Amino acid sequence: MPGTRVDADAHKRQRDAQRTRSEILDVAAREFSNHGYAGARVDEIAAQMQTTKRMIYYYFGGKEQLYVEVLKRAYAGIRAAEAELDVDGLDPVSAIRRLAELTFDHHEANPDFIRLVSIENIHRGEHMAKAGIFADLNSPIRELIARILERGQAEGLFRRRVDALDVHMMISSFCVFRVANRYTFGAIFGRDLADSGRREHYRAMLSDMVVDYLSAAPVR
Amino acid sequence: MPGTRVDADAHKRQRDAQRTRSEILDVAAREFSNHGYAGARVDEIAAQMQTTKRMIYYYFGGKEQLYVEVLKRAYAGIRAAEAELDVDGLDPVSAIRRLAELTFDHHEANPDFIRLVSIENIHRGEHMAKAGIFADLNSPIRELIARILERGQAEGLFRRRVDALDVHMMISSFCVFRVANRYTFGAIFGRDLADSGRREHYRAMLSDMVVDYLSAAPVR
Amino acid sequence: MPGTRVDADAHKRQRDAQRTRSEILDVAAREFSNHGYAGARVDEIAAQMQTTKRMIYYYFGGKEQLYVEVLKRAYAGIRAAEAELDVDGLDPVSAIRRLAELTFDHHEANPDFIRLVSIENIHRGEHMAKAGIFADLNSPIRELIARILERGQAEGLFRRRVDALDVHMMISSFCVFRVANRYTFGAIFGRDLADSGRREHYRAMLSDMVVDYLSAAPVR
Amino acid sequence: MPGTRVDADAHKRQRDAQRTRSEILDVAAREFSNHGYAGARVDEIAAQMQTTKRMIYYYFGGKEQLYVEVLKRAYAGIRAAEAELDVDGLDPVSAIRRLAELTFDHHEANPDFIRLVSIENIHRGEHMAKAGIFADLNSPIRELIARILERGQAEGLFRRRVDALDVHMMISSFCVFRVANRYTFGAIFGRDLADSGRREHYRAMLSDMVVDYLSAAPVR
DNA sequence: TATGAATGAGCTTTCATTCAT
DNA sequence: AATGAATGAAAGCTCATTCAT
Repeated sequence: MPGTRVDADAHKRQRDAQRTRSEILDVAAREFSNHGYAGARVDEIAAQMQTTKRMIYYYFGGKEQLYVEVLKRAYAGIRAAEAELDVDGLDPVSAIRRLAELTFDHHEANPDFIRLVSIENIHRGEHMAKAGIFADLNSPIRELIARILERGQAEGLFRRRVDALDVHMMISSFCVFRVANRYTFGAIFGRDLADSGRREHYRAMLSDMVVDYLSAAPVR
Repeated sequence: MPGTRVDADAHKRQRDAQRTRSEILDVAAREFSNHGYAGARVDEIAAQMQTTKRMIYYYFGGKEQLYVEVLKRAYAGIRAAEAELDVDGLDPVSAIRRLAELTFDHHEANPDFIRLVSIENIHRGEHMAKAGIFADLNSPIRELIARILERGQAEGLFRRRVDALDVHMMISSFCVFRVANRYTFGAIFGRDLADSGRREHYRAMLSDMVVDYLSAAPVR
Repeated sequence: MPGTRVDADAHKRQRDAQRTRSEILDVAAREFSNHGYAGARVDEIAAQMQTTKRMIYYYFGGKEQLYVEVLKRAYAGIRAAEAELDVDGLDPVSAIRRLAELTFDHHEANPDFIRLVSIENIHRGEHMAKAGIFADLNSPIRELIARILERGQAEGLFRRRVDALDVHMMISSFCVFRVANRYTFGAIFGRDLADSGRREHYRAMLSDMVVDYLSAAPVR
Repeated sequence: MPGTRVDADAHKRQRDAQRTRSEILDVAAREFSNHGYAGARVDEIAAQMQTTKRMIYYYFGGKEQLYVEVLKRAYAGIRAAEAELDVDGLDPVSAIRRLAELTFDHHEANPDFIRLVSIENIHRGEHMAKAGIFADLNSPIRELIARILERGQAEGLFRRRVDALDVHMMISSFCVFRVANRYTFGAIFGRDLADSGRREHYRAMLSDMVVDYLSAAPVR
């Protein structure tokens, strides 16, 4: 049937286009991550593919839109990782540790994402606004942490009353710093924070840090 | 005496040159901090001064050398701040709090420095080598923390055996994240970490966090 | 009968094609008129329609051919307007006035045509040859004017012996300038020649101008 | 004296720059005039000189600013021509003829100017606004015409009461049309309005036209 | 020591057009 | 007959840098 044939072709073409788009995003993520927004070269992204530079404009419209798409996808990645987290069966302390470890592992595995976030902060988040990445005041991760904290407080394990977002910030700052600032830290103190031999040490340290803080009696 | 006259002129000229150099560094620090290395514009730096763009090349040789000098001076600043820290008269817990607060305050007061550090990490620290900012394995801050920890452990206050650099990293990660990542964090969660109304909260939280961690008994 | 069916379909298809063609020409006329030949965008023409850009190439072959067709149709329009003019029942002076007014009104109503003519003149008329718009030495309008002049001269009303084409040029220059040059004239002298409040004034002025010229005794 | 030497050099350099600027304007005027704003190529302008394209941006900032400067200079030219006109010693009729002839001659000699004006009108005068070529409500030419008309009316030569700007428009429309629309007019009617053999004819016709109009008794 | 003028190289982007069915 | 996807070529423009004194 010709109709079916045409449909099949159209479908195949669209899938190819989708894959090309996705490949461009992969390469672009690396390029932006490595050189920053201004330092990234559209030419270079094209050169690292079989497509021409022209296609980048065809698919994305321009350098900025491409960057915004890269950013969007990067955030979608961590959101997906967080969504998979299931701590309902765990006791509060283990749940917190699990959460911290997930964040730690995700950041460990995605240094490009961390770099992109740094870059976006250099630009004061101006592209996130354009990207329509709006505040998600009741984000899943926040809710998740809030539930763990409630349980922990109810069970008398977490004696310090702590805000869920502050816990998230505490975890993130540690994980982000280790990856994002490894170069300057290494240059100054001669210690590579992201060295694989130190991974378990820092992974445990993070959990301890959070649990200790939550568990401690607020003296003042 | 003519000789003296010439000397005076030469001296004055040199002082002017020194001031011009310093002014260029001020403006350049702001420009690099705001737009990243590649995004910074030599033209823009010149436009924000009374000197012409030509002078930047005259004094520094090029964009990269200028950036390196900016970086050098930024690190010299925090080193100076740390050098002023005197905690010998304080008990270990107060000493740690004082250290954490000093770092917190310095980062709060110098967001441009934080941004420069982020930028340098984006570039994998490649310019720090050129800047001659080498690893100082026995850095003053490390020694300082080590002494506090020793005293705290000796007095039985710090039950957890923690490495001095890890404490420094713990403090830095919190302080840096709050300033460096405020834009993306704010965009996603609708909370401005660097809002002045939240400063005291985070300042106290940091100290508590560190003290709790150091004080806790290492369960496992 | 299947044959009839096919014929009907073919007919319908052809009529649709004709309408699509015509729509493209409408949009293209506006686009070329507004931005000039080089400034017109094939993309923009397509965007202002339901058909895709590809159709423009399908129907017309290219940007230049499209422009040529637009030009052709524009000239066909004024030729049609002139063909409708009937001044046989009028006295020579009234006939001339009627002619002047018709030209005035047509130009007033079709600024896009005037603009297209300006554009074509910018390009030194190179597309008119391609459009097959050749000189018609005995054009209807010329003949019409010639007849009016003859009658006027015979009746002693038009004392000046004037060439028909020169009368046409005299009328056209006034009508065209008022519409075509309104922007620069307005910018310099602060008067909008095409303001509706001034229309009657200029309409009368044109007729007076022509009649005065034709009626005057050639002194030298 | 070194000081003098430096000054001389600086002066020479500046004069060279001025000449380069002026040459660019010459070439650009031709390019814009020939191809319109969008059709003009910055590359082409550069290619027609010993300077590189880069210099055009150095001197003028961009294509649009260059175009605006071209336009400014073109208008300065006709303003200068008008300023030289001296009709105080002439009787009103001769004065009007002289004025008409001056306009005629200037347009005849500067077809590029006419073309630029056409182009600017295609763009609805948007660049004149940016250029700050504002309305000169009491322009010298308007005043000049007004004075001639007053004298002519006082002497009973000009029986028709006509507005000075309308006279200017009447003259301009004729002169402009002859030059600007010669190509389309020629293509349609087979007569080259700007043919040198017809120059005197049209030059006289214009004057007659204007004088006849001013002299005629307004019947209605 | 100090500097205004100039510039090569390369950047992002646009545009009319054709490919492939 | 009809069309969505793709693209080569070139456009305007920018940037760090050097020339020439």
